Amino acid sequence: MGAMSDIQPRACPIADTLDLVGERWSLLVLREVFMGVRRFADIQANTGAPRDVLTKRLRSLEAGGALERHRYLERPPRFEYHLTPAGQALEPVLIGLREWGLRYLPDPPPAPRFLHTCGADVVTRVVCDACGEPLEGGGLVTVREDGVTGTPPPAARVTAVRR
Amino acid sequence: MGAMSDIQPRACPIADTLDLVGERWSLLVLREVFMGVRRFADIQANTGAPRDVLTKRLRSLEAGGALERHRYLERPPRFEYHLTPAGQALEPVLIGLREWGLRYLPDPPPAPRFLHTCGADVVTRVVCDACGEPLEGGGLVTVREDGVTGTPPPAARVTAVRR
DNA sequence: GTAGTCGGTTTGGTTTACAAACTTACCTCG
DNA sequence: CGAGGTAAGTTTGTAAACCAAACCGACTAC
Repeated sequence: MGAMSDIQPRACPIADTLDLVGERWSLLVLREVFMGVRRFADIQANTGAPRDVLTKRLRSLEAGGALERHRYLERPPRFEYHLTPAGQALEPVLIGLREWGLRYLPDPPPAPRFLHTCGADVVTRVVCDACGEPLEGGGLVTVREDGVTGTPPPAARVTAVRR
Repeated sequence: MGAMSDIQPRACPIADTLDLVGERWSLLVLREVFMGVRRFADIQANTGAPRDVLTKRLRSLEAGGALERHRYLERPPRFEYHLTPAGQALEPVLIGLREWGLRYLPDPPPAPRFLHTCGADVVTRVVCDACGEPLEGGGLVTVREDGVTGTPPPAARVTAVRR
């Protein structure tokens, strides 16, 4: 069992999204633009990315539709980077990473805040799309395209190689 | 100002979290474990990660507290990987990436589903922690530690070549 | 005219990724 | 018994990516 037809990596939007934003520095570049930093030199300084790599990331984020490159000065050519609506839609990912770090890193660094206009921090919630109920640890089941469920008890497979 | 104390990259839990889960394959490994795939060979097949890299990623995810390595057979030694509570807490990140892909990729692939026990898909929502109001596009302000706000109008800076 | 800014590109060395083959230790089948 | 398979890696050699630093062109400020 197992090697029936599973020779290819799984087709999945998580993987495809990571092709766009999963390379090193990409999400940190987006973090900066979210925070209002829009120029090459500032993004470079705040992320620490090497300049040539930063150039590549900015180009691929632009090509992927997350950023737009705007010329703010004709001669010499100077540019600013802005979020597209698609880029803004990556906010939950950034917030999720931020929250995880604050909660689970051994020594969380000072955190830039993402605030609602009312003054409080924004947070991610994973909720059921239908009933709106939040998931906290339990209540989650993953399903692959083939219909096999994921999260339930590990008992069945544990003894699959004898005992 | 500017070059006063801004020589270092920004201290930020997003960056620190990405040190743990931001390398190539790491989040796909977690995706698999979320979906109930727990063994080396299966994770390798479903992600497509090279075997040696997968070994390194599993070790660093374990060291980072997201996974636990569990021996299910003494001789020969065989292992399964399980999510820790910290690992489970990365769920919003995965869901966020999945949703973004489904919505913004030109040709979204068939998506493994993450279901609530009631049968509906789970989704991420970024909400205000205080008033619970969801953010949709607007209503967001980012604040850096130094108090400078991020998202407001880009008008002021556009012609600013000073400094 | 000297220095500095900005948004890169170029250069050369180091690190990492990658595919494929190999290893160890079992188990199953005929 | 011996051949083949499985599982979780490790080893090997090569290709790609990353990185720091230097360089560049077109300006501006002094």
